[in-house]
Amino acid sequence: MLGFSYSFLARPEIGVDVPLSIELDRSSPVPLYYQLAQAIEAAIRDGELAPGDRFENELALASRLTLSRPTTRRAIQELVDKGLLVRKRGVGTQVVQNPVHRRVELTSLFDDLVRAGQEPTTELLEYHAGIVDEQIAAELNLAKDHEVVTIQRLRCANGEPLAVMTNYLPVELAPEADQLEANGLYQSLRARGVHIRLARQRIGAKPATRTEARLLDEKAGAPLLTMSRTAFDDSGKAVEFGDHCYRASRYYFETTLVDR
Amino acid sequence: MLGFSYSFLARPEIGVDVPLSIELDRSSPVPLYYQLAQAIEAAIRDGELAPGDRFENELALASRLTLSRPTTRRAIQELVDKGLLVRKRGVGTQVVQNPVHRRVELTSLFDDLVRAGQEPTTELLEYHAGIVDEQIAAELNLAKDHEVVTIQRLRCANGEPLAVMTNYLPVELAPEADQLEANGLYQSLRARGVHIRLARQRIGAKPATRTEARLLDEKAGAPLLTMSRTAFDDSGKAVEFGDHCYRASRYYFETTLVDR
DNA sequence: CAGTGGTCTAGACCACTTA
DNA sequence: AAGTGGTCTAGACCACTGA
Repeated sequence: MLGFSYSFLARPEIGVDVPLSIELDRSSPVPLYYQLAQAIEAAIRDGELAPGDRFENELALASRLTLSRPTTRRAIQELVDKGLLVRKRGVGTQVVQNPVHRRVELTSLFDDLVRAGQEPTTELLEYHAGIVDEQIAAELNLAKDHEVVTIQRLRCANGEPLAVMTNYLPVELAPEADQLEANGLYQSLRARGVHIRLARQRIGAKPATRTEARLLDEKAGAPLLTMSRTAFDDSGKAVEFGDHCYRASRYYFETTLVDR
Repeated sequence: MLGFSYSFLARPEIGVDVPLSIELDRSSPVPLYYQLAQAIEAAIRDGELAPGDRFENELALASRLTLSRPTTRRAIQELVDKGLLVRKRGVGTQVVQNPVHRRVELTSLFDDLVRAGQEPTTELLEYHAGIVDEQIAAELNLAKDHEVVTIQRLRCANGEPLAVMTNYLPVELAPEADQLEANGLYQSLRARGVHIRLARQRIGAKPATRTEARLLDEKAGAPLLTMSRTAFDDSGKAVEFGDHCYRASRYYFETTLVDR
């Protein structure tokens, strides 16, 4: 099924606002607000809209693209939430100064590395089912005698160790060891029809234990960045609890906060 | 100016959905979607809506409260973004399992401690203006010879050191030392008409230097949680860059991630 | 099939800023 | 006073889910 697209070209206007050339495909299943947000984001990242530039106001943009105001507004709001635009009532919308980094997202370290072009590998250190710590059962909202699979993996990139990851899953959801090694945890869960929609993370630091130090090629007591995460599926049920330790010298988290 | 309010009481219905009793004040300046979101959030936190409960669908809720669907929808969306509700198309809306912690927000450590009922104190260790590192000037989007105020403070709670905070501000925005000590950085900026709207944070870990160790009552090389942040005002201009070190034993960050 | 959320339109009125 | 974003309404059609 091929969509056809409307094209709106930049008009050679004289004015403060930069008119973007934006293409929308109205027959695409991709929502219009999303297409628009992507197009604006691309314009910012490509430098077509420079930091500090005033942005075309939403009514003008809407009428220029033959969109309704709410749809246009939603696209702009996406970028405000991402930290790319800033709005002030009665004034207008501007592009934020400074280059942007990516924000913390619901992805695995694996995805991050793939995106960065590195070649990540994973070694399965441990895989067993059994009764676990009461505190971990509580994180998963399980009875304390519910069987839980414990997985421990070592993530490396370019032959260098990056992180030790320990994950706990209710036995009925846990993927097989071989599938896990082939596809990673989140993809294995997706293949089982488990869609993770929400995660709560706690980020801290701690000294490496002797075991962690050995695995990560650090000295005992060296600083590690820790992240523990509880993930929930699309019915709000806790499906995974993870406890990850990253080498502080190789990893950090980025977040963008917006005051609303 | 006193508003009068409509009251919608729970009807003794037999059904899976729990009808909330929600009051909206239509003459209040507080937006209706926000009032509604607050009311639902309160119902969840008070246990009126239990984890896993099915939530009333948005059309029913809208007509019950005499609200339009978009307004109702926006309220629900706020809570989905906060990680309290989960929606699935064709199915419905449910309350997420597990108690919720707060998410990372645009607040200072000071605010956090006040909220937790602790009595925080701040000691100003350093305050001077001058030329700074080129990298820091770049974070603030300033020419490298622009004068910058460097502030270093030690934050304590209950007499115990918690964090060393180093902040850099363009000289024309920096508050006086005495105002800083009295009101904290962000409040001082607000008093000057600087409204921080956006922040980009990087969270990592590192070993304590000898100086940091002495200030924080830790050993040299002890793990510290680090956060560096660039803050932007409502015109998208960088107004502050901070480099903070927290004792790993006393502090962590929490985030909620939503997949959309 | 009925019920759910996801998207979209075409208006309206208001609050705030700047000049 | 003019221009901006913030809120709100009253519809519409669609896609997906489950019985």
